Amino acid sequence: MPELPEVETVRRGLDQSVAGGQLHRLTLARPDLRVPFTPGMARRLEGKRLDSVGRRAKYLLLRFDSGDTVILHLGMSGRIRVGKPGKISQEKHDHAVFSFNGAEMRFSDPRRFGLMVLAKETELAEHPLLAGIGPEPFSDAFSAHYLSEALAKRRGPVKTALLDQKLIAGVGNIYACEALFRAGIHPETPCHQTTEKTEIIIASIRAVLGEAIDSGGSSLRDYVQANGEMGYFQHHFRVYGREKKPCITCNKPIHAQRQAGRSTFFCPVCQPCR
DNA sequence: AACAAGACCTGCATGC
DNA sequence: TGCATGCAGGTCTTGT
Repeated sequence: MPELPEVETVRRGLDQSVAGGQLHRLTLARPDLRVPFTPGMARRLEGKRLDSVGRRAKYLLLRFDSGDTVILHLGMSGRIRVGKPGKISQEKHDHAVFSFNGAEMRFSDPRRFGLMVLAKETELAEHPLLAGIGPEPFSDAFSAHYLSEALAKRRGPVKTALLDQKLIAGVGNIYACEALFRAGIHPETPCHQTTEKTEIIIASIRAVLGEAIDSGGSSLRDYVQANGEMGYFQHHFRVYGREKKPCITCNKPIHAQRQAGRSTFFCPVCQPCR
């Protein structure tokens, strides 16, 4: 479900609504997410203040004043809702309820691809979930030089590479398709043939992610912002989910195909091979 | 090392 | 109406 823009939107919502508050209770409805989160871990956090909410790739980082950090991933179907205690509807797949004074935050995830784990702030950088992740797309480290070197080593299709979190953090299926459309690059182009185009690839990724964040993310099935509002970037998709619909640039039909088990959408005219 | 495919789950839309 | 099928924002593991 959520890619970088959705996670970042949720992060901003949480940083405004619950950060700074003291966690007085953490209730676990069912611990069997991808990784178990134990009652002992919950007790360790109770009474602590949530200092800030950060993000790395698609992971939310809930930093507590005790030096503990909850690493939270929304998986495909995860949602976080915040509201006044008792005012948020309970849902079947609510896995964790964070109770603050005056605010309650519920983490639900029907498919349970998401996770919550506890880590020491000082060990975050080396944490197995985070250690191998590539540069954030808006960081200086995500440079034309870096990307050229990385793409030159690969033979596989460029679209699949953009989904690799080791190469770049936070891009998922929707925004990989959208970025390549903006760059005018066919998704099957072998990586090593795109090394001259890294400037436009980077600019396209930043543009689409930035616009999506400004729109509060994309709401398809599950995703809503922490305050319950919908994102609306889905109305700005140029290729994703638009199979057989006219390309907004050339009017020819958008194609769909599978790449590495994921749906890819592109315009064969505006995104020629190479 | 890079890559593809399968596995992990539930819910929903579609078609018979 | 019911049932089977396929698909969905992700990532981890396995095998080539």
